[in-house]
Amino acid sequence: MKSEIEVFRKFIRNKGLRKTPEREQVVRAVFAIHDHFDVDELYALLRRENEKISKATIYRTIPLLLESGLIQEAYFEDGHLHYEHIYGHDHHCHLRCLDCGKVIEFTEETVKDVEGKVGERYDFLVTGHKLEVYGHCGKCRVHK
Amino acid sequence: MKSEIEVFRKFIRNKGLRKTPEREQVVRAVFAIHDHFDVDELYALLRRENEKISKATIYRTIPLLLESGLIQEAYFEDGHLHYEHIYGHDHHCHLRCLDCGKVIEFTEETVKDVEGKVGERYDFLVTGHKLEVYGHCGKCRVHK
DNA sequence: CTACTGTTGCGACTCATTCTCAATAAGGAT
DNA sequence: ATCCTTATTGAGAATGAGTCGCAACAGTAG
Repeated sequence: MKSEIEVFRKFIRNKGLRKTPEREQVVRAVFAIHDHFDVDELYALLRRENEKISKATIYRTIPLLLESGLIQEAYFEDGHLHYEHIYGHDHHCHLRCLDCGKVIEFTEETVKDVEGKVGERYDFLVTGHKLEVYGHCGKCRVHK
Repeated sequence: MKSEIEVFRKFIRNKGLRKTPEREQVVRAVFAIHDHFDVDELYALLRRENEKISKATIYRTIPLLLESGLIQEAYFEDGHLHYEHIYGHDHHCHLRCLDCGKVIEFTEETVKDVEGKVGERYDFLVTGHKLEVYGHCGKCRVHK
């Protein structure tokens, strides 16, 4: 399997865009975070490493990462979007506690079937889905 | 079944909040729109009816509607959240075209089963879910 | 190496949402 | 019905995420 940076380079080339160190640093940072992330976290990580990449460039790189299939939007919280890398990972869904905000990842095959059924029913070429299940975790139920 | 305004009044009373005409106008407006909506649309609708309710009040009412279970977040698009009323409606999921942005609602029972399974597996009291399936609709595939 | 043009960084800008605060008005107590 | 306390409202200022314009810079094709 190709590394994420190879996938990215191929994507960039196919789109006729330019390979730049800034973009590649962003890709590296994204895959260095093994969790959900937002733009500020990427920026902080890069600054910690003394990479001087502007936030604008990060914002400009995000759509490329989305389009190349390396990352996807995970959820909207605290007034901004959070992402996660998906390349090289099994697809997973999120289980969120409405009280403490904890997010658990889980995998569930049956959702794949839904994709197929729905795509056929409405003549869609389905490329993915996002399932978020929410409720109250055990800990938070006890504290009431 | 209780009307949405009754549900809202009960919620307000239980929370020790005050029943105000502004809040009730917002509830009315929300249920007058039979589709997804955002804050601007609510505001425009109320203005058209010559209700002079400030946007701040609408923003302050949204969390109450969410907490009372009358509405839920539907999706994030164009830089802001969109909502939909859910009280009195069967639960449904969204199928979105990544090209033209069209959103189709569909119902799918099997997702309910996922809720149960996952809730048990992680000791969650599951209260709901949000499933968005995306891809490319027939029309947009032709136009390429 | 050169020329062309895409990309970057910076700061200014936009726009959604929240906050501040004075004026208003629920709602319980009298 | 009136008073009093305090939640709520409206208006505009403030915040903060994300975008844009532009001049300097740097890939890449030839």
